[in-house]
Amino acid sequence: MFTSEIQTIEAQIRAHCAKTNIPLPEKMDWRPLPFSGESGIFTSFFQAAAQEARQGQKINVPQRAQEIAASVAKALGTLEGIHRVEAVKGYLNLYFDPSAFARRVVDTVLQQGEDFGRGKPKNERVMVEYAQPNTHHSFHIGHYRNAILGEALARLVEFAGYDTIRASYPGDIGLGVITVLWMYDKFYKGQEPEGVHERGQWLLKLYVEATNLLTPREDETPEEKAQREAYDAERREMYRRWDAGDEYVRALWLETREWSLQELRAILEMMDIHIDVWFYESQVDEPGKQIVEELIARGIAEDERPDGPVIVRIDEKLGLKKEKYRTAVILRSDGTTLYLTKDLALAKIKFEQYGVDRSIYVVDTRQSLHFQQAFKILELWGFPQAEKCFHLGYGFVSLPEGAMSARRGRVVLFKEVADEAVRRVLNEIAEKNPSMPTEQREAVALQVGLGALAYAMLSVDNNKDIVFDMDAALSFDGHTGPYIQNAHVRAGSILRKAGDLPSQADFSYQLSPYEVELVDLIARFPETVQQAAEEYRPLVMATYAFDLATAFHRFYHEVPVLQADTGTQRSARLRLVAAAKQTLANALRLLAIQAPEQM
RNA sequence: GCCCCCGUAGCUCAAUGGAUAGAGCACCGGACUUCUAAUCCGACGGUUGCAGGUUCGAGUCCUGCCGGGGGCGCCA
Repeated sequence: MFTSEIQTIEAQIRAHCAKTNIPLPEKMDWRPLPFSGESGIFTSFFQAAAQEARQGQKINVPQRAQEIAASVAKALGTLEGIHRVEAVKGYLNLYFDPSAFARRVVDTVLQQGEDFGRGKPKNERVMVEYAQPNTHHSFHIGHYRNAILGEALARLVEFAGYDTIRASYPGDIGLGVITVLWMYDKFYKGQEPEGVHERGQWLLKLYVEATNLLTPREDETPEEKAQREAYDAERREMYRRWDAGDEYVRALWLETREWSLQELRAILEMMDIHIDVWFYESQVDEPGKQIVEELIARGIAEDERPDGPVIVRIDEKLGLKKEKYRTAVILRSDGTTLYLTKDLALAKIKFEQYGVDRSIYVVDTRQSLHFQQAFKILELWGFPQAEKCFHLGYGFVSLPEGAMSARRGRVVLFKEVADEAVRRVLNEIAEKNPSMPTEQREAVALQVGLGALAYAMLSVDNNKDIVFDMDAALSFDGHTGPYIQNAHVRAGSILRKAGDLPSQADFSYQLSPYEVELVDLIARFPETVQQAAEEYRPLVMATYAFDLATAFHRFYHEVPVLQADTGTQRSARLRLVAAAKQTLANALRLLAIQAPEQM
């Protein structure tokens, strides 16, 4: 928040060092003071001292760093807005004047409101692709991690200043889809249940049942084997008819697909996710085939048909000795497309039709080789944007009893968890806040329940696997979403009781360490937005939100606001509470978590 | 065989190469006539898997090893 002042100070330091022949590095590194109860910034002079040592002077680096820090501190003298300057152990510490800093921070937040923390426009278009569940299945907790991670990332990148497009890419075709279609047509036509979620989940049941019918068993009798093979032939025939554009199959496919998409849209709506562009695998099927022809014609791909598939020998094309990208199959020997075929076609659309500069794929880490191959082929194909394609891999979600498996029926559906979350929060409200009007409870329960779930997913770094545990994910105590939401509620409660918010206030009194800490954290919000966006890590924002909530809870407990000793303190603290509430709300919003007024 | 990820407190996880490695949970002890206790305060808890190396400084970077997970020509 002090960039212009820091530049001035840095210029003074450079002038001093130039005069005294101290070799400063190109970039000076300023960071927040690591001491709690103080706000300010520091830098160090170890690099300068080490540089002198490298130039041949015989010196002790830490000792020399301290000498430089001390000389710089002396040369700086007194500075505007800086309360104290000290040199210790090679570090130069600048302490902000707490009152002036508090006023400045609070005024900025209240003036900017929900835009507080928004980065300057970066003039770069980013597409975030996430929410790619298969249709004809149901949305499970693994899909949820993907969706919440992608949405939080999109919000962060957008707020940081990038022109952002949210893309969803449902897998609406493939053998799995056809399997459900076959099952439905043969055994269950017209028997689908009412209700968007019920019908979506019902399709999953068909898939499981069909898989059982179609999977070879060791102890099967000849009759069973014959039956299974007959079923499989029917299924493959159906795929062929789909591929040929058969009217009946296509109509059946569109109808059942819509059931899945309705459920998906309902869930995304619950999560407050609004997709800008919907891509479907089926839509890039044909374009993918054309691309394969082009790659063959240009000598990038090799056609081994009819005895083999169409492949790209990536390592060989790149002249690599060791196997790294290996050989990718881009078209089946029967001429049908693969995942990779479609991703190539989709990338082309993203670049050419949507003008995407940077393309982020939020897909679990098991597919990292697939994306490395896809990006390399795009590069060989001649797309410079390939360099700015980024696979954001994340650890997959499993259950305590092992990996989720739809065919074994071992899945935890998002809707089940969401319903359970609401039930638990309703119980909590009944216990903790019995005066809340009944008609308000359901909405709050959804906000808080989903907040707990979202935070459980986002407070773990991308590359870590998650073993989904219902009790842990829906916990309301400690390092959780509701803890942060509760800080927001408490702030709101004070402000409601206070009535009008003073239009300005002066912090010219002895601030408590709790107030200093709170102001300090609020001030760090904008840089946290940038860091989280640049690193593609919602975790950074999740950790920040928790730290801010902790600072607020402590402040709330230790510092009287409505009962403050003086009118000046009361006004100042009210504005501080309002600033904290705003910042909490902004941080939660970036995590796609609601900030309730009461809970 | 090759590639990727992980290993930090009993458990789940943090920590842009910087000052004393931090939280939550669990366990133990405190704080509600108060701005709502979904909170706060305290105590307990560490050879950062092992061994070298780079650096003024390594949980973080490099090499090797051990342990766990994932991936590797027609699934997505």
